[in-house]
Amino acid sequence: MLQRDKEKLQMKADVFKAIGQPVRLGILELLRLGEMPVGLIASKLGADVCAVSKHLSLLRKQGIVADRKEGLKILYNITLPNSFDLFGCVDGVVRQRLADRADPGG
Amino acid sequence: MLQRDKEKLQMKADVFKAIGQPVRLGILELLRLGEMPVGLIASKLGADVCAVSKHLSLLRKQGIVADRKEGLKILYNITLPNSFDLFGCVDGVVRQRLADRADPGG
DNA sequence: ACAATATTTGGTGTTTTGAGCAAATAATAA
DNA sequence: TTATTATTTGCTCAAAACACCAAATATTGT
Repeated sequence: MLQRDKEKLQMKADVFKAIGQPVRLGILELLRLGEMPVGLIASKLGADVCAVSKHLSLLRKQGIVADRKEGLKILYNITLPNSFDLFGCVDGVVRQRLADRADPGG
Repeated sequence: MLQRDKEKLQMKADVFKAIGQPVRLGILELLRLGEMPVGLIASKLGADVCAVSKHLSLLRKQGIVADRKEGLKILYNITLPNSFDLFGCVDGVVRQRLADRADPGG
């Protein structure tokens, strides 16, 4: 495998990895409803503000969210294109798993 | 946030997390081409067979791949539905990031 | 049963991750 | 400037993830 391909693979994996953390996925699901500041996200998720802020900075670094200032607040918004496809697909996997768990015999 | 929602969030995050590791993402990209045994995957990726085997077992646990026996070999195949959407979306993010890197002025 | 091949599993050590607290930064109002 | 509100950053520590090597398991052929 070429070095260039490995780098690309790493970059793509980093995007999935960024999404693959419960707090961060929660953030993204909230942001799909509309832009909002850190404090609100934290209270809705029942999570620590500092933690949410750090997670947001990682998501921004991966190009998944962006922010804009408005007075004291910093409003975050999701930039990930086609997030409906992305999340819908994984929702499907989880639904299947839950169904299998309820009825293992198939 | 409800406990039930938290569990679902964790499950969904686990799926993304499973995909978000370079070796595992490499495995999935290969399996999109067709089913193949561990040894072949490992050699194509230039990775350790044991490592690939462990990664496959995690992917299977997450319901992302399945396997079937054929003689000495165990052929793996991807079960993730709409993987085209999923990977296409992240490809888009990475392409954007590479473009931004090449032309930061945008 | 024995050898050969394909794959999985166990143990170990290093690196990375994420939470929690305190301190720092930024913008607004008094 | 000082106080207040909103957010970010630095530090430390425990837990999780991964790679690596060796050993175990399973299947086929002799």
